[in-house]
Amino acid sequence: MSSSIIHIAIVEDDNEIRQTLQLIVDGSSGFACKHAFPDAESAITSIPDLPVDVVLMDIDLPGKSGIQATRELRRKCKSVDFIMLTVQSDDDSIFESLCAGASGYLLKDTNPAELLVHIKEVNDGGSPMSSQIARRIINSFRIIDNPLSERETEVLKLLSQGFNYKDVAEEVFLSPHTVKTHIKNIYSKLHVNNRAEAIYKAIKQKLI
Amino acid sequence: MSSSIIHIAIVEDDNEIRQTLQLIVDGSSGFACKHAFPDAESAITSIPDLPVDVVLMDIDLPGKSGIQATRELRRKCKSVDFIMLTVQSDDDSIFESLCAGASGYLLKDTNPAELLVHIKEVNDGGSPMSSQIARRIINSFRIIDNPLSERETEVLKLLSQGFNYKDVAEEVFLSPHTVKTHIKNIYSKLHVNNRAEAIYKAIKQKLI
DNA sequence: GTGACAATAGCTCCTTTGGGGTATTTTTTC
DNA sequence: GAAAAAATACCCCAAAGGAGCTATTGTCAC
Repeated sequence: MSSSIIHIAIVEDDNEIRQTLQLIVDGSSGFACKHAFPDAESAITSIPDLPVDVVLMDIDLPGKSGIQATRELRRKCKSVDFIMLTVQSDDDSIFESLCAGASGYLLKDTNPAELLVHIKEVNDGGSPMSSQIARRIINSFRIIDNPLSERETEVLKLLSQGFNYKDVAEEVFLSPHTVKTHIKNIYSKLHVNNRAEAIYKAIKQKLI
Repeated sequence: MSSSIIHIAIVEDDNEIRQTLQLIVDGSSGFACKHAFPDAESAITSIPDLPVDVVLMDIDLPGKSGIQATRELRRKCKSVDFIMLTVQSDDDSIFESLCAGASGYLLKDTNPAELLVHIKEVNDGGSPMSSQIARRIINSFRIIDNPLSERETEVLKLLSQGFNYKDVAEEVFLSPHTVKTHIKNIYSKLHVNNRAEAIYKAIKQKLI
């Protein structure tokens, strides 16, 4: 949809919240909300055929979760944006939602005026979230602590590109023996005993 | 610092912007800004000894970058929050800043009133960012597309834990030959030719 | 019902890897 | 200025890995 009115759909099991939300959104100028669903299943079957720009999705639904619904709907509706609107703010819910394709993540205590602003932001290509939610996401980027030396990190990065001893040695102008020593030290520092696990751990800890 | 006044430091090479920012922040009730630096080096030496709660950091500084300065200062000042305040909004700058330890990422066109709100948010444990910046971060969580079958994914996950052919075979009740075939197919699908690169690519593409 | 893909299993041959050592030099840190 | 950490280099050897093959079975879509 590219008209000036933003078309919203709501998926929320609590009747009162759903109806209140719909009234608020549909009653605001520039917004329309003609469709609201009490469960994931009905939303998944109906939304693909509706002219919807933004879906407000509750996570905790009876039966299929709002996260799963988002995952499935995104496959079919490439141009629809999803805002999770929920009471759950645990890390797992947040990251699963984002991986499922949600564009925004707001808590249910967001006030109506802000909610409308956020819907507009999503429609304009933004990703609104409360700054508390944002902090959790940002923290996931932080490096916990890096036991590797610069040289070791350099070697490990090359290994992750598929280089073998000899290739790495040539790349960094070292003897292959030295490269081997570095790798042994890397394994020892990361408490692993092969390349695969070293790379896995290094990435998970954001060392490379 | 835990007093009711939030103490700010500014690192910004443009004299006019730096002075204007300092005037705005220091002139607002609840905020104090007695320290402003034109480069990374002077900030790095001074800030650890100052009573600072939040640092506004420009990225593009002469000499050492604001990202590097953030990295170094965070090691010394565990309780200080950093907000990147910059014109650069490319993905690399954003992710490097977050990895370096920034808590917020705002563009320089943010208006003064909003800036103060955001400083407050950071100080309260939030992570303010424009919804455009947030979208980029969120997009980094998306799964692009998964060429691997379920079995292959399962095998690759085990490899990433450091399992060898035999271990994997025992774990999933298969012949080691079959495991080897799966691995070869994985390599072929991911266009790699060894374990290290396969795991690297798989993680980067969020396949495992 | 044919073609594509996934899952299974096997073979050979050669290269690479990782574990066990030892040892010197440079750089950093206290 | 001593101690610690990092970077450098080398040895042996058994185990693991990867390339290149073939082949059967089952499932799913068109």
